[in-house]
Amino acid sequence: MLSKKTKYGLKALTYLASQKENTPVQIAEISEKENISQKFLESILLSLRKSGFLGSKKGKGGGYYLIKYPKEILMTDVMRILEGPIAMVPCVSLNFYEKCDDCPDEATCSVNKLMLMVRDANLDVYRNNTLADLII
Amino acid sequence: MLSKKTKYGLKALTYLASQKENTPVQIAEISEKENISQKFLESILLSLRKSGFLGSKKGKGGGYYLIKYPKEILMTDVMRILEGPIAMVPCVSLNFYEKCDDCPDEATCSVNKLMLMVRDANLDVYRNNTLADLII
DNA sequence: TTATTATCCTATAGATTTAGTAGATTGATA
DNA sequence: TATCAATCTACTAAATCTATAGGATAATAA
Repeated sequence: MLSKKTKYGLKALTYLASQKENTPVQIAEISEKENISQKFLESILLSLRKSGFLGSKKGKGGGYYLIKYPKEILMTDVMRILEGPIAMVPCVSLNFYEKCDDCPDEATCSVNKLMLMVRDANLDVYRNNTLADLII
Repeated sequence: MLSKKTKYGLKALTYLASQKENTPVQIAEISEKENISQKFLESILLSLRKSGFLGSKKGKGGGYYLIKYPKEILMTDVMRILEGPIAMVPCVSLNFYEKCDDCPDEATCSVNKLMLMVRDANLDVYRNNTLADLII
C-alpha cells in the first residue's frame, strides 16, 4: 500500500507544479483544496523542503514553492524521499542495500530473483516520469 | 516493503517446487531449511492451502505438497494471496477496486495516473513469471 | 515597535498492522 | 492405542502509520 504521506506529498507537489506563477502557496490552501489534514501536510512539506524539492517563506505572503522545474523533478527521487526505498527487499536495493540475515545465498534465492525484476520494472516507471508528467 | 509473510511463503513454495518427488514435506523441515519461525510458517502454509496452492496430509508421513505444477502457478495469484492487492492504491486495483473518499476525480488525479503505470509494470512481471521461473 | 502571519520544531497519542507465541484439537498412520 | 503432524483459536509485543498539540522562530505590515 502507498502511504498517505506519499499520496499527500505527491498531491501537494502536483498542486504546486500546476500553479501559473511560482509564488509561495500556503499550507492551508493546499490542505483545503486537496483534502489533507493541515498538520500532517505541514510535516510532509517540511521534509520535501529539507530534501531539496521545495523552498519556503515565512510570514505574510509566505508558503511553499518549487525550486526546480516540474520537468526536472524525477519520480525516483520523490518516491525515495516520501515512500522510502523503491526495492521491496533490502537485498535488491540500489540505494539502501542490505544483506538478508536469514538468507545464506542471494544467488539462489527465489525472493531475490523475483524482487529484482519487480525493482527494475518500478524503476523504469519512476525514472521515466517527472512531476510534469503527472499534471493533467 | 515486502512482508515477511510473503517472503516466507515464496520461499516455502519454492522449496516444495524444487523437491524431486511431490510427496508431503513437513512444516518443521521447511522452517529449518529456510530459517523460518515454525509457528509463523504454519499459518502461512495454511492460508496457501486454503487458497488452493497446496494440499496437506495429517499424521505420520504427512505434510504439505503442491497441487499444481510449478509452471502453472502464476506469481499474480501467489502475490495476491500472500501480499494482498498488487495495486498500491485501491483506485487502480483490478481485483480490489475502491474509490478514494478524499479524491473528487480520478481522471485528474496525479496519484492515480502514476500508480496506474506502476500497477501495469508490476502486473507485467507477475503475469510473466510462474513458480517454475523462480527455481535456480 | 508591535501585531499579524505562516513556517519550524518537538513531543506525544491512538489506531492499525506485523510478526510471532501458546496451547488445545483433529485426523491419519502404524 | 500411541504417535505424529496439521488445524484452529486466542493472545501478545513491537513497530509503523496517521495524525494532533503547542510553542518557537522568522518575515511582513501597520
